[in-house]
Amino acid sequence: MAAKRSGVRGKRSPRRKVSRPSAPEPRGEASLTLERIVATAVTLLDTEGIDGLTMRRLADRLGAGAMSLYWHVDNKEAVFDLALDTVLAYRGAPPRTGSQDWRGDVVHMLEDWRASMLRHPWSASLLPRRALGPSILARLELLSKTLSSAGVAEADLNVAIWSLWNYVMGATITRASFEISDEDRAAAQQRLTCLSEHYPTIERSRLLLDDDWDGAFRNGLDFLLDGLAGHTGGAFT
Amino acid sequence: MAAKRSGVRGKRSPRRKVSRPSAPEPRGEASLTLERIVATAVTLLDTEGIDGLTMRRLADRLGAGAMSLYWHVDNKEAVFDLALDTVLAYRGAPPRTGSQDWRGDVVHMLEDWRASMLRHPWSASLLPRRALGPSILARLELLSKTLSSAGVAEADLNVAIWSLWNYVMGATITRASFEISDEDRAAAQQRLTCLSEHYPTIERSRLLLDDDWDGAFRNGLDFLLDGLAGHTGGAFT
DNA sequence: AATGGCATCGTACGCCGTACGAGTCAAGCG
DNA sequence: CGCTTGACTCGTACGGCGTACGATGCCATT
Repeated sequence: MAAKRSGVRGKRSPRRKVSRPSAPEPRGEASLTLERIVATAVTLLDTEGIDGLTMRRLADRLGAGAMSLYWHVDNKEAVFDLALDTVLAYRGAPPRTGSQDWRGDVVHMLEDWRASMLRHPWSASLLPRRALGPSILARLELLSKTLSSAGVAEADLNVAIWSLWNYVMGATITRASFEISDEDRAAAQQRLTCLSEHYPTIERSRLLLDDDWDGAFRNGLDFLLDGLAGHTGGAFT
Repeated sequence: MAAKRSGVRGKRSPRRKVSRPSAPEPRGEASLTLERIVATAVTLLDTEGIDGLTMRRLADRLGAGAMSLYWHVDNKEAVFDLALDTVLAYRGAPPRTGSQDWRGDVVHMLEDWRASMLRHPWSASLLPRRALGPSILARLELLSKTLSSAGVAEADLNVAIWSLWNYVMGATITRASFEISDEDRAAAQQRLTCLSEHYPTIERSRLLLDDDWDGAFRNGLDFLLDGLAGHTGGAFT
């Protein structure tokens, strides 16, 4: 009923790849590893897009038979989960605990989050269907720790976290969807101006044509932080 | 190269279903229509989820052969596009143009948007991979018209729209992903408390366990609007 | 030399999207 | 009236997918 967690193998027995005591990797081709599988899956997703990831293709790139993957992984879903979690892991240093620049820390963490996802646009389309993985939880934990030690009251913490979270997610997914869809700027513009009679305000504001996405992201984030600061009584100033 | 727009048929010739002048629908079973196809696709998605929609299954429910669908529709992608756009259409009345309650209007529009999507959680997982359809554009147009006549300066309009948009999208997608993933609250709680040693702050704040999603959405939205009001010099008060 | 578990893989099954072309039927026209 | 034409339906088939199943190789231990 409930989905199996982690999915790195549970079907029959053997927890995982026991380290062979002697003669570690003498093979001509490197042997199949969960790490290799996930890494290859990520580059395959990067280059071929989300539909380009196939168990057979993935195995080919690894120089293995398709069914060999299933020793290390429960099913294709698990490959997606692992690739997503890998890509979403936070690799930076956590903000210094004594930092006075809470707001800068938060902005940095959220911009890093967005950048990590935009480096792999397929992650945006994978995210909506999955439960929270460890990388996401770790980032949420970091965020809430930072906010908490910035003086946000316990009662406001959840709303603050969810607000920031939602904003980042929405901005990133929207941005990534432009990255993914294969129509180029010219086609989009043509389509827009063709239909601009129906959408005059959008057309006039050039909403979809300007492309300072990073700046817009930062500006909106600042507004949200301003609003939060106003309510929580002056943290983040 | 560029994806075909609309996808309701373009392969060979005939624009669409010409209305037969006489003897309109004498068949025992109703004949195949784009409207019927899309409506059935939506209920199929609602009941079976995103993987439950299959051209063969869809045709079955319509009492037709699988290949008959392709007369009305370019391919499966087009079915998804049409179902999504149907579900995302705004059916309410536009806010009265003379309204003094801009902020209330905006909140109402965005809550309606969120509700429309949550009624069909699959829409959240479909959205990240598609370009902007007419329903989305119409909602963006409505939003920007409202903001514009609320006195938001032209220069701030885009950032305001994107901020609100991103927030709503993120909140909705996040919420829908909880709806979609098949693990129930008990499993989630168990998983969380099992790992709570790694995520103490999250655990303490009960971030994922409280479930006043609607209230949290509204609160965060208010913060964002506060921040926007502060910058745009007092609209939305 | 025999055993037993880890790891790999070939084959096969059922399902998918859809290309192709044949079939049906009514309207239009000589 | 017979014929053509075009709108619409669908049966068959093809290549590709995820993966269940069981055979096989390999190595450490006994």
